[in-house]
Amino acid sequence: MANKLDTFFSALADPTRRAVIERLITGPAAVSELHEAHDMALPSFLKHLGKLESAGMIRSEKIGRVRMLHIEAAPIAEAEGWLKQQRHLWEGRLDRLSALAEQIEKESDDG
Amino acid sequence: MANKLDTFFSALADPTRRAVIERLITGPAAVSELHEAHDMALPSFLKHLGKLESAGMIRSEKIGRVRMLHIEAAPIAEAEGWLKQQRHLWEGRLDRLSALAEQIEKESDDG
DNA sequence: GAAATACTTAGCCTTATGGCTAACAAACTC
DNA sequence: GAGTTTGTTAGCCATAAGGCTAAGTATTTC
Repeated sequence: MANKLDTFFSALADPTRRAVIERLITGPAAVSELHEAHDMALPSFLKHLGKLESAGMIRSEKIGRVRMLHIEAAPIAEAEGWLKQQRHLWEGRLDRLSALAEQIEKESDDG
Repeated sequence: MANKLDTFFSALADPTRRAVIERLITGPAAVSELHEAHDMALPSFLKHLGKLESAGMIRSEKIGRVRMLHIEAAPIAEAEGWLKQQRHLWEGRLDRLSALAEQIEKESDDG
């Protein structure tokens, strides 16, 4: 996947991974602590963490035998930015359409 | 995929599909018109349109032999909403952390 | 230093994804 | 009504995704 947005959105397209993000928003946590909330084998869960990390959404640091995970806010803002831009373009278009509708109405009153 | 957000984010995780959204933001278009911009066979392209439609992000209407596509804004707002919420929780957490840091600093001045 | 803890790696399985070609169907156009 | 345009359907292929078990490694802990 070439694009950053590809990996961001694809990382968010899974409930397990969104749940991890939602948890990490409240503060750092260890792998095993995060894993407790999810009913799947550890290696499967690690794959999800791997995707979040390679999408740049989390960082990890190994301390002794424990790996601590932290969230990285920038990609969230970036993905949100794309959506916001699309929505603004969309709203702008609606505005132009309604302006056009008004103008047509006015012209038909004049004529 | 059970969740709405799953299908929304997964629909956005592909550059072809984001390009279609970006194009449709500017107004409705026919399948063949949209297809022109993408270097792939029509059936492949139709699969992308199918995903956008089943994610509820676009609507389509067949007029004669031409199928017209329109964008549906609600899902974009919904996905953006999730990201915004996460970002706000995150910023709230940073605020609490810096408040805590200030308090600790103040207490160490007092002590 | 043996045992327990906390990952980590390797490898397998099934289903989904994203691409293709070929053939079909419906609606204009001449 | 023959031909062209514009999808649509069916079916194939390769790779990625998301799950598993089993076995291995590195750190504590007792």
